[in-house]
Amino acid sequence: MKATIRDVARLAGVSISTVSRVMNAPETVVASKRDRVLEAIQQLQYQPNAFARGLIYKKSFTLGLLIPDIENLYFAGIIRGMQDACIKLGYSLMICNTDRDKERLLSYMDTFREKQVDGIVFASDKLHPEYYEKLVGCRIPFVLLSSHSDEYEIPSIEVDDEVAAYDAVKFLIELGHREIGMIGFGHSDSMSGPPRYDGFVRAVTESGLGHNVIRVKYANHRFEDAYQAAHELFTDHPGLTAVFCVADEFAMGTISYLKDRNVLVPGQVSVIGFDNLRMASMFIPKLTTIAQPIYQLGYRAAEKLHELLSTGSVEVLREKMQHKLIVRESSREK
Amino acid sequence: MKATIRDVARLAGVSISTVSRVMNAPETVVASKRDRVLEAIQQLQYQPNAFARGLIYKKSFTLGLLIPDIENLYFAGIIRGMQDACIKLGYSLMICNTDRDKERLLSYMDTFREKQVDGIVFASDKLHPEYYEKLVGCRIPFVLLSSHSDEYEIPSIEVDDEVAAYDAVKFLIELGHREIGMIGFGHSDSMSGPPRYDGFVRAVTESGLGHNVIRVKYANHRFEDAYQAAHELFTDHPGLTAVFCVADEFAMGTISYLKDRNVLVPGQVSVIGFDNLRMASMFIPKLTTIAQPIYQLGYRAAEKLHELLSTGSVEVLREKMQHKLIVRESSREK
DNA sequence: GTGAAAGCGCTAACAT
DNA sequence: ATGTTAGCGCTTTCAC
Repeated sequence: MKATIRDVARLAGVSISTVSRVMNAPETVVASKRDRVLEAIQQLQYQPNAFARGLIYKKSFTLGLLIPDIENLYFAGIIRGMQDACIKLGYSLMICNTDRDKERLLSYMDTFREKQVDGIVFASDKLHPEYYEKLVGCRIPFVLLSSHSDEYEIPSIEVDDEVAAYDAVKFLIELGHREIGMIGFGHSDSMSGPPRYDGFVRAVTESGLGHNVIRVKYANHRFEDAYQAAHELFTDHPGLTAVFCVADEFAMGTISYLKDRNVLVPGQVSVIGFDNLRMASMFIPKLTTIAQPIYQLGYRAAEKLHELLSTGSVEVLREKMQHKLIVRESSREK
Repeated sequence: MKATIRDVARLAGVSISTVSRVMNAPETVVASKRDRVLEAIQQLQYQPNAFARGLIYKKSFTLGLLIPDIENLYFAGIIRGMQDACIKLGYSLMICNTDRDKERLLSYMDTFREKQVDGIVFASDKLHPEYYEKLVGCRIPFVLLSSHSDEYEIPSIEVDDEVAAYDAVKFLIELGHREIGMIGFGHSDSMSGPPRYDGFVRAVTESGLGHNVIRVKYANHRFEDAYQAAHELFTDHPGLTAVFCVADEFAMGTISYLKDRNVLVPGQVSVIGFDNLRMASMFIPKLTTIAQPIYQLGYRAAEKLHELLSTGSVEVLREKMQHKLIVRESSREK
């Protein structure tokens, strides 16, 4: 059996409260006993039982993370950031990948409740009222990551999607492109879909290129879909010289399609992505893209959640982080 | 406060033991009371406290997963498989990304112990004696994934790296290539490094192409390293017409390097990868590769761990899964 | 079939 | 400064 506090107490010849004290308030116990206890702990390889502690503290020192797609590099970066913050703040992390499945998401929330996670980071997905109800029903504090809520007062952290998209398209325009398409997220399930589209529209109309507003196709998060969307886009609008993709995956899918059609990127068509995934600089051609501070987003989300948990509220409710244009090889002057 | 079993009992007008019974052995309580209890549970949104349960069962119904690099798509696939198996088997999953940091790995093991995970899947890293000692010291059962141990009797599951590498190189040879290089994993920290090198050597010598045996450079898991390794490889051996990369990331890094040098793939040089990551079919050119059953590997690992946990042993200790050659665009006849 | 009570490992309030 | 004890929420004997 694993050693318990009682075993340690016995071996050190003290009471269990003394053992407990050396763990939680070492300065309140005399050095001689403290050392004996420490010695016993060492010897027995004793580690307190998180169940027993949790029962008392009513805290698990564990944070939950809900992501829609673990195979998307974007979330890998989020995880790394959040994990580092968790280590710093003394939390464990429970990562749940919903695969964009509603039932699974709901069931993970149950798990979180049962395991008594202290708080949840809800990433990227749209916070449907049903999710919201459940979350508040569970009374687990949560923050939104790469998402936000207009209806409810929920702490969130993300990039300014509208401005970021605007910057991307503006860049294309400044390169001299006038026939610009876009491959976006469908608006129904995505929080960043609409603002990125808005940014596209603003940039394009502002420059008198409003005819591009309808040159938009939607894809479903993965490059295979983007490949298909690119096919539709170029079938409907063969004259495009540039396309704004709302995700690097989409950019890769689009370029892949173009390549299969023997269209040169950036020779004939410029493509700009979004995210700046690790793969963006490995792809051929290397992707011009709008970088999100992915790692920092994850890190900040954990910090923000911690703030919410420890103070009961949050200094800035809807927080934005900076994006940045990164010019590589997939774009060129018209 | 969250509802407890006592609240449910009170509302249903029964004792707490009855409530407990409807949850764990419903057939032992009469229908009328059972319904009242169920009703109360519903109404209070009651969910048992995992801490209290854990204290009694001495089980957390949670599995731990240790991976070296969450930003490697390989592990994303592993996670998906393992997660699905966990759902089927009734476990939660605690994923810890070590970033190949020894201290971090050790500290995660402590966390696992404290949180009383029932078992651990240790993925891909070499099981150093120090890790082994710690794991057995913690008395937490574990299985090795994409790894194995020769010294210890530890359940493991992986692909046959030697044969897989052999098949890859053999394919290159059958394509007519005679000047073949390799970009491998350094042998010190990797379990699959040596056998994949052995497979390369066997294929090459068997066909009288033993002079290639020294045409090998090593890289450190990421494509940036492979890019550099490719540079060294082609600097030392400019006549190469094919290269075997022990990871798709390496293949991408190699192709990226070649592209920067205006060397055509597969026109001038054929490249074969290993893993068949999701990105392999998105890259340009699409990667010819040795596919690992990544998802199934993760799934099987969880099943195997479950087997170990529930029966105390495992039917086949060192298990192998099938790999498969997938021919796409990065290879061509010489 | 059902309830009372002990106890899982720990912390904290209370005694000493 | 240290020990004794109640109790966190649950399961599981043991009576009835």
